[in-house]
This record gives sequence, C-alpha cells and structure tokens, in this order.
Amino acid sequence: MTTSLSGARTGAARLAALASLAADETRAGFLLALLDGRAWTAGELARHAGVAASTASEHLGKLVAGGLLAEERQGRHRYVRLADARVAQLVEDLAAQVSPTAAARPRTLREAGAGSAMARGRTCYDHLAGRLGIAVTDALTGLGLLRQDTGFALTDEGVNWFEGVGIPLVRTGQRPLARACLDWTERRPHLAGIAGAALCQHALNANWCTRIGSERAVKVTEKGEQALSQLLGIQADTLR
Amino acid sequence: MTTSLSGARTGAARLAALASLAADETRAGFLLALLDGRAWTAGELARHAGVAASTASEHLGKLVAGGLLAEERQGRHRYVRLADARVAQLVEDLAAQVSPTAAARPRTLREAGAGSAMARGRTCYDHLAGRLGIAVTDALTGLGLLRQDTGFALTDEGVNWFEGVGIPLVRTGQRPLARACLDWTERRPHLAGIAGAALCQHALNANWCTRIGSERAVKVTEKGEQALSQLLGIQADTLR
DNA sequence: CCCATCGTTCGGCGGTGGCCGAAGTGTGGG
DNA sequence: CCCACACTTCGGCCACCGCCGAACGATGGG
Repeated sequence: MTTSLSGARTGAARLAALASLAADETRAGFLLALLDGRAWTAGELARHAGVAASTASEHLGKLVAGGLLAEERQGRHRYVRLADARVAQLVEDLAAQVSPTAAARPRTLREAGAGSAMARGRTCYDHLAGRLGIAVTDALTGLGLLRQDTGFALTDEGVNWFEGVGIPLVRTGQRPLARACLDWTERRPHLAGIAGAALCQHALNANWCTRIGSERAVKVTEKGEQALSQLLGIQADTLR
Repeated sequence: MTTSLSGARTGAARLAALASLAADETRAGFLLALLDGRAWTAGELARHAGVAASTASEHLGKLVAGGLLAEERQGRHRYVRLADARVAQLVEDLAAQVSPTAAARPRTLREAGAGSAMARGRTCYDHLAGRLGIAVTDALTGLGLLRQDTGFALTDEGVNWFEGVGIPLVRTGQRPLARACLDWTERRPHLAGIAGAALCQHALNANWCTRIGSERAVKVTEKGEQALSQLLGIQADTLR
C-alpha cells in the first residue's frame, strides 16, 4: 500500500509527501542521474549512488509509488526513468535553485574533463543543454525565430523554420511548444518543451551529435557543425 | 551555523537539503500560506498550522536559513514572507504537481464558501489567479496581446497595451516579462512574471479588486468590472 | 539442469528530526 | 515600573526513516 500524493489529504500533507521523495540524498541522486532522460536499471543507480542494491530497491519503490518514476520490467532488469516531462521540469527547477552561481569546481582532472564535456553540450531530459543548448537558443533568438524579450515563445517564422528543416512539431496534450529551461552551468535559459525535444531528437537521429559514453554529455559531429552553421549560422568554434 | 544549500556539497545533497525544507507538513503549510505574497507573523503561522509557537519558531529558522523565506523584525514581531519570485514559483510548481485533478472537495459549507471565493479570484504570490486570473489571461490572448500557442509571451501589441493602460513594465534582473503559472483549481495557465505582477498591483491600487478578509481571495469591485469590460472585453458575469 | 545475476523482502540498528512544555529574552503598553 | 505578549532556547521524548546483510525469488545463459 502506498500513500498517494493526491489522496484525501490536505495540500500541505501532499506537498510534504512530494518533497519527501526528493529530500533524501540517495533519491535526489537518482533523480539527477535520470535527468539525462534515459532509463537506468536499479543496479546502475545503486552503484551510481554507492548504496546496497536492497537500499536502492526500496528507494525506487517510493519514487515509483509517488509517481515521479515510471518503470518497465524487462526480464530480470527493472528499468526506471522519469515519469514524464512534467516531473523532469520539476527536478530541473529544483536543481537550478540549488546552484545559484557556478557549481562547485571540479577537483580532479578526470572530473574536470567530464565537467568540461558536460559544459560543452549535454541533454537535459529530452532537450539540448550546456553551451550547445545555449548556442542554439541564442541563434534562434537572433534570427527572429524565438522571442525571449517578452516571455518565451516561437515566432511564426520559428514554427516555419522547424517545418522547413523537417522537424515536425506535434502538439501533445498540455505541454507547451516552447518553454525556457534554466541551465545550471550557463545560468541562462535554453529551449525546452515540444520544440526543444523535437530538435534534440532530430539532432541525435540526423547524427548532428552523439552521446559520449554512457553519460549525459553529447559531442557535436562534423556533420552537425555544418548543419548548425548552415541552418542557424552558428560558428563551429563556439561549440568547442 | 547553518548547512547552506549551495555549499561545498554534491548536487544530490544540495537538492535533498532543499527538498527537506518542504518535506515537513508543518513547513509545507507555511509555504502554501505564504503563497499569498504577504508577510505573516510567526504566531499567525503557528496558529494556522496548529503547532506550538516554539515549534513554529524552529521551522521558520530553517526556512530562513535555507533561503526560502525572508524575515523582517518589527518590535516584538517577526514577519516572514517568501524570499523572492523564484521561490514563489518553485512552491507553485510543487503545489501544482500534487493537485493533478480538481482538489479535494470542500466538506463543510464554510469551506465551500471560502473555496468558491478562492476559485473566483485570488492572488498567487504577486499575480492574479483563479477564474479572475484565467479570464484576464484568456482575454489578453483573444485580443492578440498574449500568445500561448507557441510558448508564452506578450506580443508587441501586448506591451503597448500595458503602456497604454498606464501599467509600467519595469524589467528587473532575470525575471521574465511574461510567464505561465499553472492554476491549481482551473488547471490552466495564467499570466505571471513581471507583467502579471504589475497587472495585479495595478488592479489592487486602482481598486479594481480588493482582498477579502485576511485570506488570499480577492473580489472584483464594480469599478473593476467596468475597467475589465472596457479594456479587455471581459463580461462581468464571467467573474461571478 | 545448474548457476550466475538481478532484484526484493525482512529484521535490526542507529541517527535524525519534529514535537512539546518550561524557562528565558526582549518589546511595548498601561 | 510592572505586566502582557511575541518569540526563542533548551531538554527530553518518541517516531520515523535510511542503511545494511542475509535470505529468498526470478530470470536467462551455458
């Protein structure tokens, strides 16, 4: 039995129950790891967080019961991922709140390398972030395809641009077409929402960029540099 | 000494520390109460939550230390309010997440009365919400002053409208001019951000609406009905 | 069929944290 | 000057929760 977040309780109790899910360092680590948008196995998360498998199993049970994670059983593996874009946005927002300035500097060379790759480009749930995400967002804004001065929305030219490039924007449910996501290395908004997700998916499908290892970081390919330069006027060296 | 949220700790630890602040039912109640944007005294919050003054004092200490609340001492009173619009948005987002459909139905007549007044119109931190907020947002959208189809942003005509009505939009720091806030009774986005706050302040200053009692609920005055009808074409009976 | 691997359940341990009442501090009013 | 009031600090109590290891169940490969 699980104490649902939306049951017959006061708003304060439900809010506290939701926050409790993220109020544990191990579970918070799970959520941040899952921000890459992919599905992880229980074991991977346990090792990532440095806890016993049994501990991780209990945590995952709570997160799933609370609606933050979706799970998919495949054979003897339990894959989990963030339940939906709404949850991802919430985790993003929480994460952004606790990194007010530049995040803690990396200590070791290895971390510095990984950090710099992450800073260059990465996925943030289902859209592009890091300098790559910023560069794309800025380019769209500079070309009048996206307007950020009075809010955050695509212009009509912007919608046409997506169609022209061959990136379909399928409006699903309540999710906004364009939305700002605050980057926690660059401290600037970048494109999220349906358009951000579609662009990221296209970039990966069309081989504009590829994932580095098993982490969130992505690397822009030569083909990607050409495409971004031609379509958005982004200088290749901006991304290095 | 306080364990800062942005100290030299891992991201997961900082996220967990932030979430811990809202992970207690009493503190969550404080945050929700403070969503009305006003400053409360420690005693008011203690009575509101039904805990001893000493307990409330400790909770307030944590929330202030964690940066979620700002405090102001006046004589023997300790006034607290949400630290800034960023924190307010975070609490809003969390609250919206835990009320997936219509909130629990009111049980008593008194609650039903208060609930319906709240549903008609209320403040959400510094902007208008409830049916009033929705009506204004929809009217702005219908008149082409606000566009929600490709994101959420004022149009140029929208910016001019604010100037014309005599509501100055002063851009401060990073805060967006317009932003969507998801209403948790109507389940629809309404205008927040600088424009939403300016509009709400103007509505209260110009006596378009007044606060009911000491709660978040607001009531549209006759003058307000005329103004909203004339400026935005909102039918008076929409607001009743 | 056996075994390695992945995950779950259970019992027990220890720390954390929320709660209260009582006592203490400071403020303002009579 | 004294008292009422708002808040804070302290000590103690209790519940909850995260952690682990060990045992158990399930899956898939050899």
